[in-house]
Parts: sequence; C-alpha cells; structure tokens
Amino acid sequence: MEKSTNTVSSQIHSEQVSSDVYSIRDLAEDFGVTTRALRFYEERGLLRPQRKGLNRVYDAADKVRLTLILRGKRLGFTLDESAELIAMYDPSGNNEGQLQALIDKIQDKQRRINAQKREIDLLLGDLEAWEKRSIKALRGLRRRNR
Amino acid sequence: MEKSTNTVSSQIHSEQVSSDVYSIRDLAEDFGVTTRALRFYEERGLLRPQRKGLNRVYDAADKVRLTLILRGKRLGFTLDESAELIAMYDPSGNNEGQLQALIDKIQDKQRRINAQKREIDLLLGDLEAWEKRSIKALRGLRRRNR
DNA sequence: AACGACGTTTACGTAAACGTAAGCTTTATC
DNA sequence: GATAAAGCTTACGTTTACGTAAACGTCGTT
Repeated sequence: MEKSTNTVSSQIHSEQVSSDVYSIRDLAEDFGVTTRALRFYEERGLLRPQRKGLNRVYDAADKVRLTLILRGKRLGFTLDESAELIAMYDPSGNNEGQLQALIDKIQDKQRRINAQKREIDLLLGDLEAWEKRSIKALRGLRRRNR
Repeated sequence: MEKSTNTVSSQIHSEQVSSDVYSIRDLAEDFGVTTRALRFYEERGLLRPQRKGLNRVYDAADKVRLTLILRGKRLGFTLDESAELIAMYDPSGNNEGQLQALIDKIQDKQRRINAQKREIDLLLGDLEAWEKRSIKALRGLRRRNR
C-alpha cells in the first residue's frame, strides 16, 4: 500500500504510447535518480530530451546517455568527463580529422581506465593481505580463549 | 637555476636525520600534492603526524596512509571512505568482536571494488566497440578519397 | 638587524553536484 | 470549479575538497 500506481504511470499520463518514450519521472525511477538530477544533467549539456510543450520527453538514446553518466559517476568521473564519453558515443563529426581525433580520445580513455583497473588490483591486494592478517589474529585470539 | 636546493631540504632544516622522517614540503613534493591538502587531510583525521614544536613531522606510516588516501581518490572515493580504508590499515582494535567487524568491512570493500571493476570492464567494452566502429568509418572515408 | 624560506593558524572563497523550496502551469479527477 | 498531481523555472542552500590570502613565528644567511 502507498505505492499502487507504479509502472503504469506512463500509460496514465501519456496518450501517445509512440514507441518507447518516457516522462522525467519514469526515467528517474528506472535509474534511481531524482528528477532534479535529470534537469541538472540537461543544464550541463549531458542530456537533451525533446519537448512536448514544456514537458521533457526522453527516448532510448537518452537512456543510453544516462547509463553512461551514471556508470561514469560510479567510477569517480566528473560530469565533464562523462560528457566527453557521451560526446564519443554521439557520432556527430564525420570527417577524417574528427574521426582520428575521436579514436585518439577513445584510446586515451582506455589507457586511463586501465590505469584505474590497476589501482583497483593494488587495493584488492592490500585488502586481501589485511584480511588474511586479521583472520590469523582472530584465530590466535580464539586459541587463547580456549 | 631557481631550483638549486631540492632533495637536500630535509638535511638543511633538520639536524635529526633520525631514520626517515619528512617535512610537510618533502611529503607534498614526493606525492605531488599541496601542503594545504596535507593539513586538510590531518584536519579530517586521515593523517596524524607527530610534532616537533609546532612543525609537523611525517614518517613511513604516514606515507602509507597518504598512499591509500590518494589511491582512494583516484578511484573516486570520498575522504570519508578513504578514512575507512585507513582505519582498516591501523591495527587498533584487537578484541574478537572488533576483528570480526574489521574482516566484514574488508570483505564489503572487496565486493564494492569488484563491482567497480566490472563497471570498468563494461566501459572498456563500450570503448572498444566505438573504436572499431570509428576505425571502420575512417577506412571507409579514406577509400572514397582515393 | 634585515631578509628570505619555510612553517604555523585562522578564515573566507570556490567549483562540483545536486537538495530544497517558492511560485506558477497544465491536466485529471472529484 | 476546486483540488491534487506532475511538471516547469528560478534561485538560494549544502557538502566536499581543497585554494588563497592574511598575519605571524623561527631559523639560517647576508
């Protein structure tokens, strides 16, 4: 109780079921973010939903962009960095120079992300060592308490 | 010119070469951070250097902590999260309950970090796909220009 | 004694990423 | 037609992680 109308909200408020579009609330709930966040991402140029009157209308492409934004966040990227990622995803510039620049950027990102992966492995190594040490200490304590 | 006294700074200002201690500037330069940052980390309880009069004196343990702080930063952790990591590193509480809690915390961190690792792999996968697509498009363009 | 390099504390400033609240539409329902 | 629900804009508030500046102390050097 308290949450009865849920996944149908798009049916109730939109007469046009015109192939996969979402209200701001739909998207917010789907991804577990606030509507404020979505408007903020738009303000920062990371999302560009269409409008139906004043209301924002999101589509599948917006979902992909939002996925990238949030994935970037979980990896500690700033919104500006995620914006770069999204710019890569958008196949906007199609001349030779732009394409080569894009490839370079992608490869640079790959290098940075791989560096991050190595840091993670280092941390995991440390954690494992501490865990073993702690478990050993714990066993030591338990032996003494017998 | 302009930087003649450099690595000797610890010799000049400290009569005690007492086995590996560092001034705030030494540490800052070694790790590529500002002295302000080091004082801030201390204010937030992540570092607790000794004092010689008013001056801060850092040792090897402080170096390890700083390493952890910065590693955490590169992984997008907040200072509070890094503080947790450092608390794990310090073998402070040694009774049975504390040790078990520590082990649980470590394992939780491991899970979270592994999740991050999976996100990285997803992103790398995306990047690779985009790179291939871009390279293909680039080759297409070059063929047409011949 | 004056100076520069390094250190200290205290305090206000700032960019990023939203939270929160106010005030105004539009739409649906009673 | 009043009211609630969802959306919109505008704008100020908040937290994090420092930057920057002021004002002062303490050496070692000139």
